[in-house]
This record gives sequence, structure tokens and C-alpha cells, in this order.
Amino acid sequence: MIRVLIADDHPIVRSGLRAVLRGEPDLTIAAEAATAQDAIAKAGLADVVLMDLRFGDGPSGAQATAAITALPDPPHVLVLTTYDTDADILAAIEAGATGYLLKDAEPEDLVAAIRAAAVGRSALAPGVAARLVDRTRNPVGALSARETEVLGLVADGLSNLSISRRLHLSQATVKSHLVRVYAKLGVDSRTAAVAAATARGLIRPHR
Amino acid sequence: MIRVLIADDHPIVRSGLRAVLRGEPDLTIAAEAATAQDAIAKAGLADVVLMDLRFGDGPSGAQATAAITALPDPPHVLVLTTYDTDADILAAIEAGATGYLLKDAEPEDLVAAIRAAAVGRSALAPGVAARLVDRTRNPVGALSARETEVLGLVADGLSNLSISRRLHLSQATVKSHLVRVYAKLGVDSRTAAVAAATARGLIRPHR
DNA sequence: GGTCGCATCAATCGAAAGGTTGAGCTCTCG
DNA sequence: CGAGAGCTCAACCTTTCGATTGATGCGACC
Repeated sequence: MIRVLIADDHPIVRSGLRAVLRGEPDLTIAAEAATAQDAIAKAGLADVVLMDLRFGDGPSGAQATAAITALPDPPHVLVLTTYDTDADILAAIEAGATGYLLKDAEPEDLVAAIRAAAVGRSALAPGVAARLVDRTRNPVGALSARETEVLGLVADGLSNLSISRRLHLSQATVKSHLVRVYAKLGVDSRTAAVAAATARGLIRPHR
Repeated sequence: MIRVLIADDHPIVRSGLRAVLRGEPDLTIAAEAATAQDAIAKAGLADVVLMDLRFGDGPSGAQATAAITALPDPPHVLVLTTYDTDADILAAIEAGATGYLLKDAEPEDLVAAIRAAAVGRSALAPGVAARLVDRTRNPVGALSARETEVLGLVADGLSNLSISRRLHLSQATVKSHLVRVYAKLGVDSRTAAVAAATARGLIRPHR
């Protein structure tokens, strides 16, 4: 019997997951959590944690995942979320998630992924898997740390001059970085670069 | 008996909604739709449409809402989504949505909202309602529809020239809109405007 | 029936951003 | 140690953007 912990802040989603799992005789719901903290506290009760990435407030699902996998004899964490940006996926994988599913997955795929996760096998949504191999095999389009840093400040609305001051650079250097960023992203303006990088999950609009 | 149409591209959410509605004797599920087109086609079967705003592909929930409310003797549309930015809310309301609920709503609130929507009464999530009164009472800092539209294209990385073509305007008009946007947001560049508007939830980085 | 907000457009000017070329520096890796 | 990648900077030029001023038409509201 596989004990599952449902960690999601949406009552309706929890209800849907309950309904899906109820039909599976080898799966049982050990507990539910509506916050990341709650999920960490109840992680010991389960073999598999179904983890959302965004909660209304408090720590993120990625943080909770990291905390759970750091426990002694931790359950496997299967991320189940709506978001599929590079930033989200990488954060979750790096936090120790065993699998990564999207909420538009079919119920059959979900229960299959739970069973896989229970024995430590990883299950990835098709698009997610493609994105990962894409990135590890072909780091073209990957920005350097400095480029990402500069682009992040651009996304915050700073001018080249402001950025140069913030980073103790000359404007020429900031431009150089941006020129390379534009080339890598296939764009030709700062706003387009921000849009492209956001779309690819290279940077994240912080709210 | 209130006939409900569930329009959501996530099987798990649909399952959760089924579970919630099953417990209510005066509510019945007339149909389900996994795409916006499907929702429009099946709208005639229902008294209330539970409409998600984002579908994997194809038209958005807002567009579907507009199409449905344009039907003869249309059902009431109750938007049920995860997103609560000004842009989403306004688009839905302008499209003719009767209510706007967030997916972190409790089941009781949801069924209450459905009953309200069935008789044409509007039901808004607390945060959404606050945002609307905020905006109508104190329109300082609020962007007009056209300004929001232009700013959205700026956020997509388009140049003023591209925007003017997209909207069948002159560049001068685009600039005029942006000048007013900058003034309202207290910024002085397009990237800063995008950052500020994103932070305030006026626009959303769409992917 | 006038006022106000909104949307539309024009012309101009200085500032900022983008493109190009070229170069020096440090670090890592084989 | 040489090659390559990443980071740094300079000079120059073109394009775009932002600021300003001013104008027209339209609908809403009192």
C-alpha cells in the first residue's frame, strides 16, 4: 500500500486528487496539507508526496521539497504543478524531486507516476523531459551568470547606466553583455529579451 | 435544478469540481469541456458555466466568455481560475463574466457562487472584489484598456513601430499611450513600466 | 451644452539604446 | 603552455525611444 500525502493549497484540486486516488486500491491518502510548512510536518506519514510548487503564501513547494528530501528516510516527492518554466523545473529537480508532472496530466498518468515515484523511479511529463535533455545536452541559449545578472536588472526596469553603476561596470560592458544576450535569445531589444527570457523561464518576474 | 458546465483543461480539476458538485442536490453537471471551443459549443446545455481562463492552447477563457455571453439566452459565466491580476480580472468582467472566483476558494463558497450566478447575481472572490472597488473608486494609477493593451505588447518585446502596426495606429499614438502609462506608473522607460505593471498585477508575463 | 477623459495623430529634439569593431585580462582545461 | 570562454572596456555610428507641444473627434456626465 502506497501512502500518499497531498500538498496543494487549492481545495478543489485536493478534492480532485482524492477522487482520482480513491479508485486505486494500492494507493491511500495518508494526509493532506494546504501549506508548504504543513507538508513538511506531515511528510513522515507518506511514501510519496504530491507537491504543488506554488502556495498562496509562505515557502514555495521547491523549498518544501528540499526540506523533505533532507529528512532522514524521506518520502519521494512528485511535483504536480501547472508551471513548466525552466526555472521551476530546475529548482524542483535540484531540490530533490523524484518526478515532475503537470496538472493537465491524465489521471492514469498520474497514478502511474505515483507508483513509479514510490519505488524511486522518476516520472516526468513529456514536455518537461524534453526540456531537460535539451538543456543538459545542448546548453546553447544558456546565459552566463553575469549575463543573467545583467538581464535580471534590465527586467527590473533599470537603464544601462544604472546597471553599470549597480554592478560597478562601464556602460560599454553592460552593452557587451546585452549584445550577447540578444544574440543568444534571438532578439534585438531589451524588452524582447526580457519577454523571451521570461517565457523560457531563464528569469522570473518577482512580484 | 441548476445545470452546470465545467470548462477546464485539467482533468484533476474537473474531477475535483465533480466531487464538489455531487454533494449538492440542486446542482447537476450538464457537460464538461476541456477546451474553450468545446465550452462555447456546449454552453447551451447549461445555466451556469464554470470557466477557467487559461487553456493549454486555442482561445482563452475570456474569449470563450465573450462568445458565450453573445449567444441568445446565454448562461451565466462564473470564472474560476488561479490568476488574480488586474488584466485577467478586467478582461473577464468586460467579456461578460457574472462572477470571478479563485481556485483556492472553499467548496462552500464555490457552490454559493454558482447559485448566485444562476440567478444573475455576481459573486467575486474577496481579493477580486477589493481590487475592483479599489479601481473604480480610486482610478489613480489605473490604466485605461487601450493603455493596458499597448503596455502588454511592450511587455511582449515589441517596438513602438510593431505595436502601431499590430493595433493599426500611428507610432505617435503608441507613444502618447506610453507617455501616459509612464506618468501613471511613475517610471520613465518601457522596461521599467513593464516591471512596475507586472509587480502591481496590471499585466502578466504570458507564456 | 459645456467639460472631461479617452483615443487618435503630427512634428520636433535630445537622450538612450543597439550594432560594430577591436582589444586586454583572467581562468580553466587538456 | 596554448586555446577558449567569460568578463572587461573604448570609440563610433545608426536607430529607437522619450519628452514636449499642440491638435482633433468622440462619448459620458452633470
